[in-house]
Amino acid sequence: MNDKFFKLPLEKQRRIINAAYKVFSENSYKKAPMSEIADESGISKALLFHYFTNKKELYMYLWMNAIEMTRKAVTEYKTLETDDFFEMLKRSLLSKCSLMRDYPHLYAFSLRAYYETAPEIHKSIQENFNDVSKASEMIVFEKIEISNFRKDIELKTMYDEIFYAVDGYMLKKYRSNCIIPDEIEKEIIVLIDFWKKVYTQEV
Amino acid sequence: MNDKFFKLPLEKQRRIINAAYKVFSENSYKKAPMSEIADESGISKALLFHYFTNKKELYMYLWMNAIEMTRKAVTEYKTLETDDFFEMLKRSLLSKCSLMRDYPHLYAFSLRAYYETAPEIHKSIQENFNDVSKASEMIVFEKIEISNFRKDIELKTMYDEIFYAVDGYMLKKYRSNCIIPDEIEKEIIVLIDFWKKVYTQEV
DNA sequence: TCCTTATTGACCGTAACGGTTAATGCAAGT
DNA sequence: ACTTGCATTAACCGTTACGGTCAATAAGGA
Repeated sequence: MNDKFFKLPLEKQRRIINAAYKVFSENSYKKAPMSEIADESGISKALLFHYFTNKKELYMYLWMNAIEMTRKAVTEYKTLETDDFFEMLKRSLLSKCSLMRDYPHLYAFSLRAYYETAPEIHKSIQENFNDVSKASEMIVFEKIEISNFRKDIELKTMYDEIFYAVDGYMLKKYRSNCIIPDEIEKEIIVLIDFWKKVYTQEV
Repeated sequence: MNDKFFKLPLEKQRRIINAAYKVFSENSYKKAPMSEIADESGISKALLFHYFTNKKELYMYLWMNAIEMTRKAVTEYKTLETDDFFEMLKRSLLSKCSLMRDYPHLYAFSLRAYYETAPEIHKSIQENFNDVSKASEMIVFEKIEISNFRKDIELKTMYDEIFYAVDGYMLKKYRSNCIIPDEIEKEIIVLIDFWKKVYTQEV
């Protein structure tokens, strides 16, 4: 990894990183070509290899960057500083929307990276991830105030269901190539309001 | 397309088709290699090309087969012969589970094929699909009895949300390489019961 | 002008691709 | 045992794509 990369204008850094996120989110590690990343970011392949010594290094940088940016966004939105489940959910998802404005394909990349099977990558990733994800689920269930929920539903099922839906929703957006943060933000809010009504309001 | 393919033992046909569904569901059309399909199904690449004259033909056969099999399964489960939304949903999803027993990756293939961008493929697919999908959504909303639902929720949002969740659920199963029809069937039923309770029962 | 740095076109060796073909194996019929 | 006919494949072909390198060029500042 060449330090000169960080001395580039920020916008150019973003262009390169986003091209990489895009290509790696659309293909498996093995079938994601460096040349495609270079083309997509408007620089030559040689220059890309000038900044990142090889493919794996670029990939691992993206992975670390994704974790770090996500963590930062979650913190900025004070995601964990509430005991209202739906408020927390909203902050969590809106923080990801804000991230999406700078890095449209980071979310899709993260979703895919965790299941990457290429042996060179696999190990380094999974270790790193289990910490983050498992921990966050536990924190949620420790912190939230559950007395507001309908008494007749299984909270774990609700939790799973909501995250299935979020992933399914994002999947559709990515597949149809429709990453418009403003629109997604609105639709996400509609969904959250819907969930809140359904899961708390006792008609 | 060589007629001899259909004279093969059914199990061998399935092995080939499933290998193809798998490889095409994991990669974009362009990056899905025929050699990988051959290896996965335990036959030589030459033989694969003996049955299917070229890659596109194989892909289009898979697509047509997916549509036909899905239609058949939906019919067998009498999916549309009820006006209860959740019963219809259950039949629809269980029919897909049964399909999954014979063709584990057909679902993932269909999900991806619709958004395939390779120009040779794109056109032939989309035409064919709009009929099926749009029509089915309309049929559902015409047929179902809506008086049982909670009055305070937006049915379209509910409908979308459910299908996001199903896709997200299946995505996770595929990504983690966990296609176990029995298990999926059970979990799907849990989800449907959950939805039914939440969306109809006025606590 | 010169020097330094940013950037690239062209290149390398290798591997993978879609698709073909000539040669095998192999079973049934004589 | 020999032949016929089909199922199956190893080996091959021409082309493209890949990760990665390097010498050459462009750009910018002193």
